Amino acid sequence: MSSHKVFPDAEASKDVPLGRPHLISAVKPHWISRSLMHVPKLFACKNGLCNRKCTIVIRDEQRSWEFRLYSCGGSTFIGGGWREFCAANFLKEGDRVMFEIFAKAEKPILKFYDLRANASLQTEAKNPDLDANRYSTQGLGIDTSGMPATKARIPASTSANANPQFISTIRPYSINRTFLYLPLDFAKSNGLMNRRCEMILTDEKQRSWSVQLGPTGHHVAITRGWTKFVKANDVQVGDTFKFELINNGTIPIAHFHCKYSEKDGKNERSI
DNA sequence: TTAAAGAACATTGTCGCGTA
DNA sequence: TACGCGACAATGTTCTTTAA
Repeated sequence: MSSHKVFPDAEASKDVPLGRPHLISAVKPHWISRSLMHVPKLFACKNGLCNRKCTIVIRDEQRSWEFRLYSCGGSTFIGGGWREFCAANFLKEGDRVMFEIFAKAEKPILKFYDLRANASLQTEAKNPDLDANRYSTQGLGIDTSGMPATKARIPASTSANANPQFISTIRPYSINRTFLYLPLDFAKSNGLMNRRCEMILTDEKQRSWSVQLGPTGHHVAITRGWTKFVKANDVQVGDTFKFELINNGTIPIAHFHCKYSEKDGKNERSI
């Protein structure tokens, strides 16, 4: 294929470079209503986006967003944060936009062009609150897809940990409600109370899992990603576990001992 | 055949109440 | 006051159906 092939629904556009494959389309109603974007099959296949399930980045001149790319029934979709993207760019039905293939690597990158007449003005007026969620594609290099990573790359910083571990039992709600509360004493002593961040959990098979740490109601809990961890490690109600904070840096890293027993910890102090 | 849309289900986030 | 837990809404994912 030509390196600058234009895909269905496409038309020439001024003010944007067309050196790479790109897709021009009008915003469809279901892009808004269903919080996902349908990627035309031809475009997806020609650019290695079909039959993939991975993270994809869309960026413009100033910001970038991370989405989930997935395929279903021969179709390819971009979801996971799509609603936020539409809101941040004030996209509505009928607006014309263009996506240019910027990279096809493990994490594909698309460059977003707003083809509306007043695009430049709207770029200047982007919502500052949403802008706060901007992240750099030159980030920490940790797989945030929620799937097990072979090895987490660990930030260097470590803070003093007053109580870097605790032992507890899996409660029914931890399975049913898909989150794991952290004891407040533990959270406080490790400075986790008001943090909302990614955390890396390692299991006994030395696999790493990206999970979300954040406040839930009156507590601090592991939310997103906990379900996958539970399934992969066959965590069940009544299981005793030890949660050990290994690194309390920018991205905290903790080791989760499943099926923990007193024999395992006879030389360790439970909190 | 493919894109678009509908629908169902899963997951996640938040709030609030009861209890120790 | 911390913790356990239920309720519910919002959002995300996948499957199915329909229309062009």
